[in-house]
Amino acid sequence: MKNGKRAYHHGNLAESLLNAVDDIASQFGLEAVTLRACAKRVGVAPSSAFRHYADKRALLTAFAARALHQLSNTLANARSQAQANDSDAFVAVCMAYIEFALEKPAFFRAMWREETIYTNDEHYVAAAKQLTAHLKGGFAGTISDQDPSSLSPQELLAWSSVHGLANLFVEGPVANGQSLSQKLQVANDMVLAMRPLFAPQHS
Amino acid sequence: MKNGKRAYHHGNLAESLLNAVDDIASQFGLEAVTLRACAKRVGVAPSSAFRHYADKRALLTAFAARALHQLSNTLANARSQAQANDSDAFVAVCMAYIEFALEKPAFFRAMWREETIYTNDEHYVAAAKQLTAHLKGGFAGTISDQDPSSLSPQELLAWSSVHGLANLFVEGPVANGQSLSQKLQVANDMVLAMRPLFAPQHS
DNA sequence: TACCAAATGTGATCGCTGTTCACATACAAT
DNA sequence: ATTGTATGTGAACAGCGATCACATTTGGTA
Repeated sequence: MKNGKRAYHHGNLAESLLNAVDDIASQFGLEAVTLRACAKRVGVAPSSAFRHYADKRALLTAFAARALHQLSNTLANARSQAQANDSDAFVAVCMAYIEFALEKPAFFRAMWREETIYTNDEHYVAAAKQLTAHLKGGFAGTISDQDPSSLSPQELLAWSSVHGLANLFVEGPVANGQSLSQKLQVANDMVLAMRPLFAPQHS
Repeated sequence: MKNGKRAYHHGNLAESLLNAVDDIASQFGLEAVTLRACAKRVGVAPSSAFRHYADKRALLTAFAARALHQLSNTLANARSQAQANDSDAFVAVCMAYIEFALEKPAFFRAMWREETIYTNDEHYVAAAKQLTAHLKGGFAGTISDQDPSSLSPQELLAWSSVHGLANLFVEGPVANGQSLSQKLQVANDMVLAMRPLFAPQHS
């Protein structure tokens, strides 16, 4: 793309803008994500963004959907790897959820911002459904599950607790000055504390 | 204040601005909270706000601290009332946490916004410490606790799960279209699911 | 090949935002 | 009464999201 760079038409602006959001959010935080900054980073005029997204919120919605997919994939990989290793897949999925939030806090924040996202956007809804389906199915299939079409209280407890701890880490006062490995230790202890509530995986 | 309204000096602008944040956030959401809107609501020039708060973030920080105190008080009341009624205080405190988030979503959001708050502000830190201390002490003293100076894995599990469910309700896709009472039922089921993990209250 | 319609990018401009600063006014202590 | 300090004002600034008429490129069709 360096030599073949077109003077006028970018070619793939919609996705490039998403990448710009990604970069800026990772480096400077979500509040630093500005339409103008994204456009500048891509090398395009600010107004160009509106050819591909109705407004800033639509761009952030697309970014959130992308982040949700990443999280879904992360969880799926964690399960596969744990099952291949014969280790506790439930714990692995829980930890993967929390690790994702710690490693990509801006993504994690962006995913769950009702007020800066069009929560009815079809792609966003689809991404949220994909994640929910993962968790409905016995926490990614790591625990026994009678009804994969609904969230059982246990499944919801598992989701809520990892989601809540992730939030407390990222936004809140828990383990604030501590290192990543300390936080992971804290998380592991919490997950093990609830482990007895869940039947072993049915594989 | 109508007749005695002073032409120039407001008298208690700092707190009035906090009330304005409160009103606007409750009515129109946190994103609608604007310095200019707050000033207009109080009947004062926009620049006046800067005599009392260094910047917008400082104002939001003060508001967050206030909201944290409200939550602490809500939890304390729930415990007292449950203990007076001889009902399960642990469950009552858990439910009070979630109810607070459902009834005042803008407050709940404002409390935990690392990026729009000065998390090192002394009042904010004090408020967060107060809440944490509540929960460290055996979840407001509703469950047995060996070491009130640290969060045990169980205590953290309880906090994380109610915090996480509150977030999933307020920001996320869980029980989205459902009524308040349905959500409370879902919450209650989740809390009961983890109840067996906790020793009875020591009173 | 020549042409034209649709898609994509631009620059100027708008209203709103947070913030600053010189200035105006009120209060409190002497 | 005077004076110093606290508090409120109005005009200004740059940066933001957004709009719109216009410029350029692309891709299909004749």
